Amino acid sequence: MASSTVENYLKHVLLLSEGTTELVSMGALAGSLNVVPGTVTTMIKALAVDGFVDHRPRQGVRLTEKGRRVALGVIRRHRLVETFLVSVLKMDWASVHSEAEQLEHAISDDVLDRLDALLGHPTTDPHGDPIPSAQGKLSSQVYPTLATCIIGKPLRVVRITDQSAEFLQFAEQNGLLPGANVRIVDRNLTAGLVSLKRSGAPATALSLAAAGKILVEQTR
Amino acid sequence: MASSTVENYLKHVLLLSEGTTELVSMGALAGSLNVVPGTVTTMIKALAVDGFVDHRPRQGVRLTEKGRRVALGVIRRHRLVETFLVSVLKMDWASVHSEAEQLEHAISDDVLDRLDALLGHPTTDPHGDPIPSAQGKLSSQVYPTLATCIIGKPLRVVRITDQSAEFLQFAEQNGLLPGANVRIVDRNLTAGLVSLKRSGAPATALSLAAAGKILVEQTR
DNA sequence: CGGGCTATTTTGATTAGTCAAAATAAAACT
DNA sequence: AGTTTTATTTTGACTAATCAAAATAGCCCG
Repeated sequence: MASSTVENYLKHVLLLSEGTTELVSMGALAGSLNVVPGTVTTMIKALAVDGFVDHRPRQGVRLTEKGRRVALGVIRRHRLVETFLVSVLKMDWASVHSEAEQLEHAISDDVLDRLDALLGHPTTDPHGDPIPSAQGKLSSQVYPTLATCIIGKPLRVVRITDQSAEFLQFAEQNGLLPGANVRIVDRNLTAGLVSLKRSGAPATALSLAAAGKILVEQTR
Repeated sequence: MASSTVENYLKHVLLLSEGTTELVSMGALAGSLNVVPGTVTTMIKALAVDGFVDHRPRQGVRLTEKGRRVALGVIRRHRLVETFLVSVLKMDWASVHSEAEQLEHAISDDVLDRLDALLGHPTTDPHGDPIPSAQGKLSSQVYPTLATCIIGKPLRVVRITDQSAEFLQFAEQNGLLPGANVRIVDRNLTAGLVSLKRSGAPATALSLAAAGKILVEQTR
């Protein structure tokens, strides 16, 4: 059995490598695991020996098939737990991330399958993040963000890619939950601002950095 | 924060001291924690330094108020989780104990309170074990067992005091879930047998050892 | 009372995970 | 090319939890 420390390392390697083919750097891992770089190097070398990752010294690391399987399992548990906490226990969507960090390591396959069924086999969690299937398939659809897509067209929020409670609360306050319909009114690169309009609400502005964390799709 | 190891030690001290005023021996703890006695001595000394237990060298250990609070919290989490797994996820009551062993260390107070509310503030878990209240009150009603109580009177099963999956399955097969109505037909001390009758079922027999693990109350 | 059995405690080692700080390699700039 | 900066790796040390095995203390019993 992979310890929860091992599970966490693998999960973070996967999350940090999402969207790129680049190797994940020790520094990035150290940052997201809240651990000093030396610790990461040591740990990654051990994970490489166990066949979970492929380590290129001084360059970075990537998951092996074996490591990816474990990581997807952790992420599946995490996101299903989040969904459960929001849908069944009616918890605040901004706070469920940290709860799930603990529970993702304590849930058996049996319990997980039942949760999955209870929730109706959801494909995304409350933040719009895709839930890997039991077979380890992860939908990797690429969406544009509010920072990159066309002005004027009607859009729908599909995913928020920042799990911090502060950002999620900010998104909620601005009505930017997954499913919300919005339209970009204007984007000013120089000022670093994006202006939005959603139906039945005054226009709001947010920074490009924030806009880049909100994935959307065109409706119609 | 108490580590899950610490939580486990305290939980086992409490469970082993239930019903007696005796100190809990290192050997008993070692047995129920699946650890060698030397490890227990070392750990208990550390717990004593932190004020969780009161250690009388060569005699045994008991919980302090502080340790008791922690232990009751763990047991509350354990039993509420078991109840959830059976009532909501429809899991087999014989298998939920081991699931809960993991989850009891990973659940926050917030999640626990919501679970408690969702389940309607139950006072016992599926095995009839009392659930400590959020304030740390544990009903300690003393029930007779099938091995000790009077022959002939109508009885109701209230609790099974053996968490092993085998015993629970055995109890289930014989219709001895909490709530079941039974009557003792005969008890033969020499043969070590107790004969039972429950309404609408043939009489069955079980050993005195088994009967002693089934707590009952008189109906009417 | 003294010897022996048993439970407990001590001692010395081990493993997983971590940090601080020194050493090294690679990249980036003059 | 040579020097500086930055990231990574190494080294040595620490903590929590554990075990095996030796030492010790109690207790029981003749």
